[in-house]
Amino acid sequence: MNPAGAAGGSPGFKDQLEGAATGPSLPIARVAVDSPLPHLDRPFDYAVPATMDEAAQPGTRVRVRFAGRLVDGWVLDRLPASDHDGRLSPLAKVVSPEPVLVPEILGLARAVADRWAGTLSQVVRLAVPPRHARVEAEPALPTAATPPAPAPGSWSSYLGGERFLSALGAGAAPRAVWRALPGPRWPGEIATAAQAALAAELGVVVVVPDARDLLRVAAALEEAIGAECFVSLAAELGPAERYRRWLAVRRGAVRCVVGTRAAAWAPVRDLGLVVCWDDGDDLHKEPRAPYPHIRDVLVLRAHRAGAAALIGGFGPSVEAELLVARRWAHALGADRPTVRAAAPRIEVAGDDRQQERDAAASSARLPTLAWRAARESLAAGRPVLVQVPRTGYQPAVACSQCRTPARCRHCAGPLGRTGEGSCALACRWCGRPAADWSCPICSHQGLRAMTVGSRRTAEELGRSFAGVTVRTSDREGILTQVADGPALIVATPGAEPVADNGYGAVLLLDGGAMLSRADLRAGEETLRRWLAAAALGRPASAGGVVIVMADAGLAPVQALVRWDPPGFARREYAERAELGLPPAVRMAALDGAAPDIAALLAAASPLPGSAEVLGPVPHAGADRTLVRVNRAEGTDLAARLHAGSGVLSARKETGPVRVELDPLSPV
DNA sequence: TAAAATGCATGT
DNA sequence: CATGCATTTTAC
Repeated sequence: MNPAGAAGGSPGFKDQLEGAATGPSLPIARVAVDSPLPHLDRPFDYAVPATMDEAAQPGTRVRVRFAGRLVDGWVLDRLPASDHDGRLSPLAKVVSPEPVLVPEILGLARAVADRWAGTLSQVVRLAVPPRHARVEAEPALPTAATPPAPAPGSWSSYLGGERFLSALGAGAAPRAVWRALPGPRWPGEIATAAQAALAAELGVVVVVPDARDLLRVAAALEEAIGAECFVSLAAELGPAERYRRWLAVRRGAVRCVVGTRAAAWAPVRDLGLVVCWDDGDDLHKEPRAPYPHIRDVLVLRAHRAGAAALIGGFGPSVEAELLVARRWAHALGADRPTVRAAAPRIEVAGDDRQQERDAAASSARLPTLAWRAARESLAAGRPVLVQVPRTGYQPAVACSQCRTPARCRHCAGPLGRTGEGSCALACRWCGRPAADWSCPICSHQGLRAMTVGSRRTAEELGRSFAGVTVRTSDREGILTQVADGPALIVATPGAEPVADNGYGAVLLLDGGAMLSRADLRAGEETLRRWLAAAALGRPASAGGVVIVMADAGLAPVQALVRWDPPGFARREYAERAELGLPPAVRMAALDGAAPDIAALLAAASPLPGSAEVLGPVPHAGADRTLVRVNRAEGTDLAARLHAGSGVLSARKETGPVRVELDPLSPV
């Protein structure tokens, strides 16, 4: 049925002799086998039969006989000789001569595997899409033309913005943590930066968190450089179209890619610029092992390739701020008057704690300030955006007087009430009981579990504006854009539609619920969501106003009011450094059965000198242990854990332990 | 999942 | 202490 396959499957000794006689200069193929077992995460050498000499180039997919069965693999390299002293098996088959694992991506994949304690094959699966044979046989797409250098446009509003663009255009590699001005200009600004790199004959990779942002950037790119000069890579394209576009990039027909997570790995030629938009969005965290964060992948890629980097958002994530602090990148933003002119006016309502705590009460009695702002906007014919937290936040425990989140005295992990109905207060990281807690800020001893937000709250709110159109945008039904005109748009974070002429008012409801999540990143994440919603409001000069319902004394509220996200990120970083929390330290989360975790730690020892083992504590139906090391020893920790899981998987005695470095929320 | 390595009972 | 057979380990 498949004569080629049959011949390739059993080439026999004669073929090998012939191969040696006709003299391929590199008769050995170094192969990575596609196996998730950590102890097989190393190259294996195979003899290249003469018939495959031409096709089995580095980067191609192959099939090899491995431990008796046929498995998939990748040719990493061709060598004149092997250092393996046993007998070599021949390659069974070259699946396709297309060299899909290009050297730059192979090196990046290895580096990512090493940093996140994963295997090469796990990372290659993230990086290289599945083959589609029919698409591969299609004629090549036409090569896109090089666009002319762009005009700076709104980049002139940023201090050093034109300098950044001209450096890109000169083929240099500037690296910036970019604070975008509020408003809808950022997709165009990304397109301009991409155009500058393309004009210098360099490749560009742009990664955005979701499909809606992808549409916005794609529209801006189409306007700037034309549809034929870039491809967009999205999950919902389907395997054939996805592989078609990816191949056009691999073959050099197109040198600019925009997409969600997977686009970070696109094999563009002569990479000159990587862009990560809104790197604080947790959609950038890869959900498949070894769970790398796309911001970090892009940073690593830019660093290795000597490419420029643009890490942007309305505010820097704490991790991005660290890139500035460590001088890897410089801060790129506008001066204060420019920022203030572009942002709406921000006001705080809901300082009344009793009212704010009770979600039902706050919906029934919207603070007068918020109610009036909405009324005025509607009267002026402008839509109003109402942001409400999603339901289902983990209740955290905080001081009932000043609402400082309760933290463990020993490891600074968050406190919680573990077990069903149990009142035992304990640390969610190290498990130590914390019965005698008192607030470090106000010395108060009372604790309360914070309430959760509710979408119903916002729907009730709509009723108090009789006669006004109320539309909702959330996960179930997402709106992309709304026309100008009086309407109430109730949206959950991340689902806010853009208004054609900006919102007259933006109401940020129930900040307390978002801020009191049992999550290290609650403050940072709340500010990020507020900024994203507030950036959709009209500038203050055009009457735009934002009303935030939260305690005015809280740091994220202050940062929003002053529109100073970098200040918040710096302060947040300093605080985490003090407490020994990421990203000031590096952490690994080990999930599984407690004895298996203990076995892994034993097999991984000696751990780096600074390692601290916290736990195990119950977590999501299993046990979780955290390992914390200083940043310098992060790679070492990953290597030890990888080696340890290799030992265990070879022994086959223990159950699986999930290893995740830099977990988003270590709780 | 095929071959090699190891374990182990058995008969001398 | 060879030998044959079963089980475990390795993996090119």
